[in-house]
Amino acid sequence: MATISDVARLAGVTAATVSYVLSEKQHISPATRERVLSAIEALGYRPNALARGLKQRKTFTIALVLPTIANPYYPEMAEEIERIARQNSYQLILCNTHYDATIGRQYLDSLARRWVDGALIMNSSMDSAPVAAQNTANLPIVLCDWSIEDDALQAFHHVNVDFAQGGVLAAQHLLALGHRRMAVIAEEPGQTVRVNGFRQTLSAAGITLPQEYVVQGHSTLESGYSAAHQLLTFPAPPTAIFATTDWMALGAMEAVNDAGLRVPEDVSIIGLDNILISQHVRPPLTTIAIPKYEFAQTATQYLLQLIDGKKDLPLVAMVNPSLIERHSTTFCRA
Amino acid sequence: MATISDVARLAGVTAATVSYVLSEKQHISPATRERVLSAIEALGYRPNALARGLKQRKTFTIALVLPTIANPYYPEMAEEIERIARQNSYQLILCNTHYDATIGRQYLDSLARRWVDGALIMNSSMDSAPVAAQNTANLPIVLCDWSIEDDALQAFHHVNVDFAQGGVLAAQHLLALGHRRMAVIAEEPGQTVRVNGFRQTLSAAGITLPQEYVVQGHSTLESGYSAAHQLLTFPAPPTAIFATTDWMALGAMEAVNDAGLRVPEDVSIIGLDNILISQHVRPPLTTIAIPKYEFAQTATQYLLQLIDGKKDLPLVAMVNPSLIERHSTTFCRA
DNA sequence: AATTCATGCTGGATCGTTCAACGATTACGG
DNA sequence: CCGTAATCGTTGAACGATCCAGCATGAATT
Repeated sequence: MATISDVARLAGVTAATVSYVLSEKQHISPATRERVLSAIEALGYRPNALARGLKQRKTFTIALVLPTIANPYYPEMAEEIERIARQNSYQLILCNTHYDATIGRQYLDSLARRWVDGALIMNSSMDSAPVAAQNTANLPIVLCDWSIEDDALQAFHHVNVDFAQGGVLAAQHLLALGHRRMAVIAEEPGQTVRVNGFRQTLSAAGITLPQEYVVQGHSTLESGYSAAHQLLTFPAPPTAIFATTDWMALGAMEAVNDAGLRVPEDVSIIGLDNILISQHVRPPLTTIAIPKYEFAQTATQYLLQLIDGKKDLPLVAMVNPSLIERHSTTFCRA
Repeated sequence: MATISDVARLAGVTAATVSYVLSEKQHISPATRERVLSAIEALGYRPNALARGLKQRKTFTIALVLPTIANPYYPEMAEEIERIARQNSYQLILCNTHYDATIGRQYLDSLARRWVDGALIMNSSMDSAPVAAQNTANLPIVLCDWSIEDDALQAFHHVNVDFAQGGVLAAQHLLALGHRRMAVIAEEPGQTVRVNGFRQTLSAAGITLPQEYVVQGHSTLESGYSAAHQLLTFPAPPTAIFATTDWMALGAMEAVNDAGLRVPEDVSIIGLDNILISQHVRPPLTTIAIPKYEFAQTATQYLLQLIDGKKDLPLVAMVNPSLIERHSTTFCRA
């Protein structure tokens, strides 16, 4: 691979001149410019991003840290993030932590060594300590959906979905359908905010959500299945279930079917996410949609602005979920 | 961020010594070593990967080029690739080309500038010209599932799923169930190999596959839907449909349902991929499974070996699909 | 003719690291 | 007592770019 000096030699100028031709930071006479450009062409010269990065202290690389891209909640967002990054000539490093804090820590370390320009860190991909440590290293970081209450994280920029509102919408929908005995499948503490929004709306309507009707899931379809399975064994099983992720809701639907019951006639199910597949299952899943593109855009733009040194950004940006009525919920018949 | 010279100064040695302590390429006395290590500790020194990469001509970065991570076929593979990369201390750059050859070209260019150590390029993420051009640039590349017959690509390493065999397995399964009037939904030319395996197996059984029963899809669920919809309007609709991707098969199932028919009683449907969701839809999808983990492992190991300069690797590695019987196919009742 | 000024390019330091070559010191055997 | 070798660390030149400061050159001004 040709270097800048090769080009300079061929064009009969110095490396500095070539650099200026390329960056247009200094005026170069048309004649010289022409010679340089044709030398570049002749040698097939491509500037070395490493050398450039070393000198400019900027790599045009950002990292996306998430628990696992195999969870269908992330790919669409990842794609959008990558698209925006690319349009701003950044490249994306994908980091799956597999919910393992150690891997998360290692990744943040490698990223710092690589001088990535910034990082987008998704909820539950890692714990807060290593993130907080980066604060001093002044690596621009945008935290996505971090509901963790940690003072060390106060200084960071957050982009959140208004999950409390998501819980509210789910509750309002089920209440409007006449449900009174409802259950929740959630992964706590990460999704406690969603549960709270749900619970408070029920309370306001004079309905309490007993603790045993809130069962723990683990972000997998299988965990949604077993949670629902468990709920159905109750003496008074719920007439409606709010699963805090679509993926778990899908598992719940499967459990209801396997129990010989029907969705939505016997049990209404509402999810939260609106992943691609949800509209294609039978029955199509009613869900609270996260505006994924808007979210990805907001987060990425935020990060890019931080990288560009913009200082007066509000610390927290919020994006609003919305109800999507499909066919997995219906009037309470109990 | 502290540099190696800061460490050297604090430890009272030169930068080279620090480098040797870290790389262990030269013997350093325990005493000095100790001083250096504690200086590193004290300053929180982390070697700069850019500077190191520049000097060593090695970045410990590989690229994964695919059409779009939003297609559920890829995330699981991407995760596995990333896992293996990480275990070998490589990082992964994610490149979505959105089926756009121009973006593919641009990506390959940026990757070359960045001195990535190698690239994994998925089928249909780009055309062959820019790849061929990299041949001279001797960037290690592994082509995954490139069925394109292009002499310029002969010199590259390929890792393929034996898709012809996938077509054979699908055909054998449907034949064994007694189906005679079958249809195919495929995205050609990318998936012609699958169709050929299917067709030849039918031929061997004395059954021809009329050209109008092979309808074009486009890797989206929606395209599977409309293809199946079209097939059902035929005077003699097929009793079984082979969709060359699960994603399209799912769309086909939806179309059959919307037409007031039942899967599998009225129409059997078999897919190819075995994406995560397939076992969770109603009915669970019978499919030809691609051994994704094995595939990802093979491809990644291949690439890492190429990067390490291994020369005697076979040019083509093949991975075998297998039939997974679930409930979207059954005996022909026509 | 002397001075100023803009233009256009060069020299060389710099970014943070690696590594071949070298020099200083000590140890040991004959 | 000296030659040889081993040990330990240093020097300085890369790697491939960027960019500040400065030097010619020639035109314009005084």
